[in-house]
Amino acid sequence: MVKAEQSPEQSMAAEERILKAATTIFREKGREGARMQEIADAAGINKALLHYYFRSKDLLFERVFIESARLFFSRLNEILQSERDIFQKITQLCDAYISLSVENPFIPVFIIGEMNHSQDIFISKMFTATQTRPDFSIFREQLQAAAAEGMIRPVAPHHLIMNILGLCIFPVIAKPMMQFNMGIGEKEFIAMMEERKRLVPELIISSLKIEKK
Amino acid sequence: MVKAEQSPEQSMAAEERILKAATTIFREKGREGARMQEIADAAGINKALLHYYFRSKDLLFERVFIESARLFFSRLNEILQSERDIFQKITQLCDAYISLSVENPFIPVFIIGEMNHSQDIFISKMFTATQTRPDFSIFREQLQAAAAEGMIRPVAPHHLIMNILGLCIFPVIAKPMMQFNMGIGEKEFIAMMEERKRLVPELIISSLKIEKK
DNA sequence: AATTAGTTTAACCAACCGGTTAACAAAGAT
DNA sequence: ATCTTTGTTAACCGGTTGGTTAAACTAATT
Repeated sequence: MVKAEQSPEQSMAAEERILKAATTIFREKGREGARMQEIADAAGINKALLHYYFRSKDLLFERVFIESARLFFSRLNEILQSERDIFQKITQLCDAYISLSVENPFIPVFIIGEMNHSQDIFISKMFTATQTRPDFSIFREQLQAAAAEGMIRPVAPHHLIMNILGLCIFPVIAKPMMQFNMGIGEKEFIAMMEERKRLVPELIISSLKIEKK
Repeated sequence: MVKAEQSPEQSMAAEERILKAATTIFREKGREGARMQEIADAAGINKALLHYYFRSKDLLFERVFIESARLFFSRLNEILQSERDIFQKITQLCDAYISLSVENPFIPVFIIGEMNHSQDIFISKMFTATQTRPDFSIFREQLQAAAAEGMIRPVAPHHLIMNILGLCIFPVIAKPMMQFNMGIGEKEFIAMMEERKRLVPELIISSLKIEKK
């Protein structure tokens, strides 16, 4: 029987080292760019051990991708389904996704890049595997309720979500381009993203408020 | 002498067929994912001919990348440096980038993906080669002037540019994700992007206007 | 001490991939 | 007509890559 989960500490350490190395390298270089030998070297073990623990490159990649996707989407659902009102949720979403993207800049690039290179079947398989399919139902109801009460102007929820994600995540994705043609370094970029934690919710929320002329 | 540009029609056709095939495949699968044999097959020629016209995979890729980047950024400068006022420019930018991204959805993914997998040196080399480095100077002055006149509230130009690009381009980049978890097909997606041609400029411009309480 | 099951490695392999070679066809140039 | 240049191909090459194998090494179990 091959039950890696119940094995002694050392082997757990090996498996974890592999997974950690694979995560780093896959995120950096993508599925095609990553080499199994490179992962093995980074984990400090023999290449054959990769296949002992994770049968193939595809399976190892799948594992890494699923965990990345889970990390990235779990916060989304947590916030969307909390008890807060829409304005608080918007602020939290922006804060969470800017922090997440700045701290792990490779993740959004990785997820988006691989999704665009994969077949749709793979994508749906991924989402069901992660069990982190975003659920907007509560948020959507909140928006409709607020609009009905006249608190905000009516908006299409998917546009709102896309606006938030685009404003928070795009700068990180386009970072190399932005850094180059704005001529800014790492510190200035982080400072700018910190500013956006305030600017983006402000922009979104002000667009929801009913204009008083 | 090897001057492919001045060769007869048939060879031009071959060279163009290669370039067209390479463009399609590189954009779809990325630099690492693309295979020279696949490009040759798609162009309907022998693999050796690829190396005859474009010495190596790297050079072929560079060519494709530069032309993609040029296509993508040339519109940006055209609009930024025109004679229009800032509001017209913002509307034009949104319209242009949504159209461009919807018509060629692979291009933004391609450019951003490859930029994130490349070294900074490569990126600056690319930008100088394309001769399409975005120039915000005029736009920046216009913004300052408008703010000084009290027409708009003062804003940081780079935040504004990032907002516009993020709102227009992100949905296309995240399309497979969005399509899946919103459960929409191709036609609905295009319709949604068409809506955004109106929504995004509205959002941006309203955020610039000085609030009247 | 022998057995057993899990872990780790060196060596190996077939397929693949980017690139080369040499021969050949086509078309001007002389 | 033949010689040179350019376009095109089949076959090949060396290195790399994902993956395998069989044996060695551990560490509990008996």
